[in-house]
Amino acid sequence: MNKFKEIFLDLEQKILANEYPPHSLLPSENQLIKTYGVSRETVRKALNLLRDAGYIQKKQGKGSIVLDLNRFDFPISGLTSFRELQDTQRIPSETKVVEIRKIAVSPKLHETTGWPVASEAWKLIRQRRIDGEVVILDKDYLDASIIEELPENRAKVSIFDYFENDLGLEIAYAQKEITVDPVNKELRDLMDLRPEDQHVVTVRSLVYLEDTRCFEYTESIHRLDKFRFVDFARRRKI
Amino acid sequence: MNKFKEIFLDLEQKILANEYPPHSLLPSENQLIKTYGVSRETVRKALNLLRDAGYIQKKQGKGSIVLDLNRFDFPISGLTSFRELQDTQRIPSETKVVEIRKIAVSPKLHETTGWPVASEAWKLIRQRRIDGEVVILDKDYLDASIIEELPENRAKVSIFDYFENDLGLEIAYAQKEITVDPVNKELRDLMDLRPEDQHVVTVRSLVYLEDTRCFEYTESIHRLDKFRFVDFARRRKI
DNA sequence: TAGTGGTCTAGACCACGCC
DNA sequence: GCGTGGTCTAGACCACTAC
Repeated sequence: MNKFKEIFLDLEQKILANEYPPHSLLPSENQLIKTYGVSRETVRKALNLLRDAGYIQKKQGKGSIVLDLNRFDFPISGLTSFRELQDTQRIPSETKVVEIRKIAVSPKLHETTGWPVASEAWKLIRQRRIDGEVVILDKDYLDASIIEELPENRAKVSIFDYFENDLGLEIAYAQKEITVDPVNKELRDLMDLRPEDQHVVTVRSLVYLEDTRCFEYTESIHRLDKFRFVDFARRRKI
Repeated sequence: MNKFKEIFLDLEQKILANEYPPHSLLPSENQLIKTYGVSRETVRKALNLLRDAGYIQKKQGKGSIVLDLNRFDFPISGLTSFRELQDTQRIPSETKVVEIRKIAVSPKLHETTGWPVASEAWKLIRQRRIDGEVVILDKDYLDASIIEELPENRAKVSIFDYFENDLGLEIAYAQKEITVDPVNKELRDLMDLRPEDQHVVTVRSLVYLEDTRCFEYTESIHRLDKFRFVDFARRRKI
């Protein structure tokens, strides 16, 4: 474990434990240098991680102010997977694999992912049930030249877990798009929509590895009333 | 201007000009040190900015790979304001100020923003018209102890511009939430909704200054068919 | 083995806030 | 004036990639 990561985790845990409550100041960089016995740049790296994660706001001449953001809000999509969401929010839920098989890449899927037409891909469809109702439908397409095996029992839990821990893949970044789309017959069959539901929220994600290969395309389809996306964003100036 | 910002801007411009096309490598850190005559940490700061902005992916032992992301996609909400969106996407559009006045902070607004009940706030409602139709309605609430004057002709263009350039406020970060909400009579009156529209997309944002004061709460309400949110996200490991 | 990026150090000077 | 964070330097060692 790197030094700056250890310092980050230690400070994060202290913030979450209210040892450094909101609106208070963290110890100064000079104090942290002494506390952890490291150089200033190492302390600053840890503080920048805290800043990027939305824990603190740094102010020249003053110090690092602890922020007061709802840490119970979570993006329901994107790189934070359904399983993480469920673990953190303790929402009783259930996943059913509807379809899991290899397909040949269609021209349309090629358009989106860049994978060669007719090459192999996994198609995975899962129903996400909360309080007994299917309110999320996840459709995943995976590059079969990267993901050779896809055991159903792993798909039932979290495929990200499987990719990172079992296959050793390094997931690096993703592009996401959120739109509202009309309901079609397939969705009515696979989801517990109410008669008045004419639309669903669709979160489309392209997920990339460290070597910039795109290995996954996902459509996560949410019932309108169950959709919520929250985000923390910093002003990018320059 | 800081050295690392200059290097960032120079490399960004070269990437956008296709001097470093997608999938190619940037010059190595050692080469950039010589090119710009700076130390390695300064080069690395510039490269990290490019990474965070989604321009490159760095790989140990290999180099900085230029990514190929659609730079024409924009978050339609949040810290990127409507005016920036419009400038960049060249969508012919028009803004009409419906309401601009000072109000007393209600208990409900206090709940959201933390501003003292009965203190003064600006209420600003604007219609955003695209292709002749009001498809976005922006409701802004501003702390009047921070924003003392709010000229209507500035509100018509971009209030962020006014805050940053005229008032010298430093906008630091924001919390955003996206949900889908039922339509009510007020929205039917103020927006060009179609008869079948039963819902709208609401983007709620709390915007904060460098000193962690919350100075703005915004509800940006979008017609379903005109809403699109895109994002670039890095996997946060640790 | 040579070259790449990742981490870490010890020091310098500057800009800002607060008293 | 003192302490704070912001920028920058010169150098070290390590881990990874490619050949």
